[in-house]
Amino acid sequence: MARTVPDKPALEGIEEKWMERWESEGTYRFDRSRAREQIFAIDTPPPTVSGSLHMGSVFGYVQTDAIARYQRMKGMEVFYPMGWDDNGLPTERRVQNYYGVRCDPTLLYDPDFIPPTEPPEPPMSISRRNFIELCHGLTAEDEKVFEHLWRTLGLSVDWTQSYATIDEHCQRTSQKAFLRNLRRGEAYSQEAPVLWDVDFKSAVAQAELEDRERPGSYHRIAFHRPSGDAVFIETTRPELVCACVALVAHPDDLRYQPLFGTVVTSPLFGVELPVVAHELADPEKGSGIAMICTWGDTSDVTWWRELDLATRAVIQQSGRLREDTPEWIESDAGRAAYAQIAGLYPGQAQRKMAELLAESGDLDGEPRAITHPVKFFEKGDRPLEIVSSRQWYIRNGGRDEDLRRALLARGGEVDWIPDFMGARYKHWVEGLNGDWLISRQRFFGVSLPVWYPVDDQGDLDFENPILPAEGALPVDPTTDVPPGYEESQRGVPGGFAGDPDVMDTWATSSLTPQIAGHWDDDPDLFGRVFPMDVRPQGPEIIRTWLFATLLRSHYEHGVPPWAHAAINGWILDPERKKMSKSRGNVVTPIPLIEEYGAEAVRYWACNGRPGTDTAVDFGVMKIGRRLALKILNAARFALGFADDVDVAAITEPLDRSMLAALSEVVAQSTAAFDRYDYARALEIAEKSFWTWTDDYLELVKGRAYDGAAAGASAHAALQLALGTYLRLFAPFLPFVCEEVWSWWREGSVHRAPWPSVTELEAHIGDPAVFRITSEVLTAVRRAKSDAKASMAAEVASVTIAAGAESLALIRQAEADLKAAARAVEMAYAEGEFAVNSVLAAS
RNA sequence: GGGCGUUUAGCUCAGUUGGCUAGAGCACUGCCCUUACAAGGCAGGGGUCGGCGGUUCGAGUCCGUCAACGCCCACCA
Repeated sequence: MARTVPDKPALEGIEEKWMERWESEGTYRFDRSRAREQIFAIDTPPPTVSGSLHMGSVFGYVQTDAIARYQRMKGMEVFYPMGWDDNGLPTERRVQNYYGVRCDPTLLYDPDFIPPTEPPEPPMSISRRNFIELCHGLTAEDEKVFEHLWRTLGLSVDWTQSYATIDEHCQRTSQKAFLRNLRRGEAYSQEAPVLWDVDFKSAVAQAELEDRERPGSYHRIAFHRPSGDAVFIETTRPELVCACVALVAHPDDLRYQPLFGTVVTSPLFGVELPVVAHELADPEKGSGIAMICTWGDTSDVTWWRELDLATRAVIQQSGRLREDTPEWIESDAGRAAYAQIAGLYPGQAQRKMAELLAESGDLDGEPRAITHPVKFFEKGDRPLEIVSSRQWYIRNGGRDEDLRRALLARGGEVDWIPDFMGARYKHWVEGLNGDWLISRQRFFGVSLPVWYPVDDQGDLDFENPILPAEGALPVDPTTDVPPGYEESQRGVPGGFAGDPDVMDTWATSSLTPQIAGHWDDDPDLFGRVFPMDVRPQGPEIIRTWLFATLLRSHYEHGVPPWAHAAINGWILDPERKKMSKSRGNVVTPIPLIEEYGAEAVRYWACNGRPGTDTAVDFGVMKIGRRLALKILNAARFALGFADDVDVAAITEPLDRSMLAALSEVVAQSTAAFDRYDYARALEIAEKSFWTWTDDYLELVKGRAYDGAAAGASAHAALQLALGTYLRLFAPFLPFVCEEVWSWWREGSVHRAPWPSVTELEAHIGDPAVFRITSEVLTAVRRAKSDAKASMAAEVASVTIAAGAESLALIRQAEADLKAAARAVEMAYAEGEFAVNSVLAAS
């Protein structure tokens, strides 16, 4: 093939050029005709498209792409789909803010609705269907932005294999898997206390909680014994005295043992309460005796459940205390007291209660300010409350030791990269304290595919849900009618009611292997890609996405969903601080790509070791850019000679020595890649490449220009080495490697075979020749540098002292050494290694 | 309170199964327009590998312990 080596090679424009070429030529198109053993399947994380783009998004994806490219060159057919996680709360919230709208499911659909140009204040209420249409529209736009970023970064994704977690295929898969869980008894619904976000008016799951330090105050409050004696408790939630169901102390606590089994009355409300014992009560905390309310925190729930206490809930789903006076408050004084806090938010009620208790003399001293951790929904702004409601759950081992052990064993079947990440999974599973709550009282999500019969009294029969046939999926029970019913029977006695809830986004994204592999509608494909080879992802979603995926696969297929789980590190800002929107230190990738180029950003990402936290580092990006430029320029030199070179011409010892060193690099880089250590593979290739350009190219320059038979050896060796380096770098710097490859090779470097020791073995010699010759060259350069002379300065004589063996090696490259050193004469002496250079008089 | 990780030059990081005189880039110093590359190249200075103790012929690398930082978990009245 004729060569087309540009005079002034440049990086500018090559990203656009190859991005388009790869798409039009289908370079990364998946060939489904290959057998499972020849396929490398990646369970790509679907990014939350309504989230912000930041360097964390880039980091892991580029690392995965390097692995994908390596596997492809190794001859594997790479199944590399891309999904978008667009369903769920983040999208709803973005739509609410973007358009200034709120979903009101009681409103009717307006087919002519056009969103306001400016977000109105207060927000406009729109129907569920209109709201969902806005969600679809906006996520479609967001997905384009992400796709463009991925393409610009050169991800070798097969774009024909994309999905969005809200699309019909995902809905069908998600509902089908749920129905199977339900039929096997792995999913169930239950009325129970749940952690509730009062702003989003939805239940949240254990995995979505986070603690935040909040100010609070201890109130020391008197409860009263029949004798009139006071029993003091301390609480941060005096507003829940009205919801108190018992006092509790530790069974061994001598101070309170006499009280166990007796009754006390609550202050203000005069409600009679038992005093009970439970080892969870901490004698060291507060006064050592606590009030149990339904429910102020999760320990209340534990006590309530384990001690079988009464239910006296006062906090409603709105977050306010109930308006009517609870039936258990019977005294007139108590009813009058409650009237003063009815309908208030907890904070307001707390202040009022402090006043009332102070007036009645039941508050001992002033409230004492403290800071304490409070549970929040990770995306929420107000503390979670605990309310009773009916929700759907999937059993996850949190309440079942056998299942927990089985899931731990499944996790043990996965190869964790790096291996300590396996401990994070293990600890999460060991720490689960309840089943997985999957229902959400939201709108933009996959519907729970169930209806309930309505009995003659108009009550719903939750125990006997009506289920759709799998062939009818996806269904929306709020608009679709169950088999055997008519729309007119919706919500009437003797009819049916659709479940209004949607599933949590993880309930769908936990099925990404099944979704991408088309478990639902293409068993042939699924059989070729499942279980997948690798799940790459961030460490923060081990407890959600990774765990849930493993759980669903365990239930449905009885195997782990992938052989390897490759967990990337956390991304920190340039000051090594955690990036977050609130700190305003989020670094976005687009400007960096524009400034340094995609290859430079890729280089930075590939320098982050597996599982190691990595700071955004512009210096590293600059090095990446320089490496890419170096490849261009070195290639221009290496290809600047004869078109037709024959590898049989590689006869010079120095050339064969260089190739021997390169062969070792190939072996090491391959070994590193095989253990998913892409960063090491890059480092090894890079170190070798700089030696190649700095020393080898300089040593053979004279011979290469000379053009004699020895020149042909250099020409062929240069090209053989260049072709090898391009393939070693192709997983990291796909654009520049493809560009150079195209100068003199057919096809894409990304479909070229990964370099092997075998292909070089006929051309290698003693690696020591190149090594020691480089040392001598460095010594001569040092002499010139010390003499403040130009590297082009002539050297009258170079005297080399070394062992006899070394001298023999150096002599094999004497002509090259003399040319590179500009040495007139070269002399040798046996002895300790030393190089004495005498510069010619200028 | 429990667990995991990190701690190596001023900065950002490498150092595979213990064998080095401890490496790279940035920054710093000096030199060089040498026909691949001056948004480059060559050469150089700079570290008691967090502290203490141990195993070993030999430890940045293994063991113990302490400390600092980060992350995760915890029943936070």
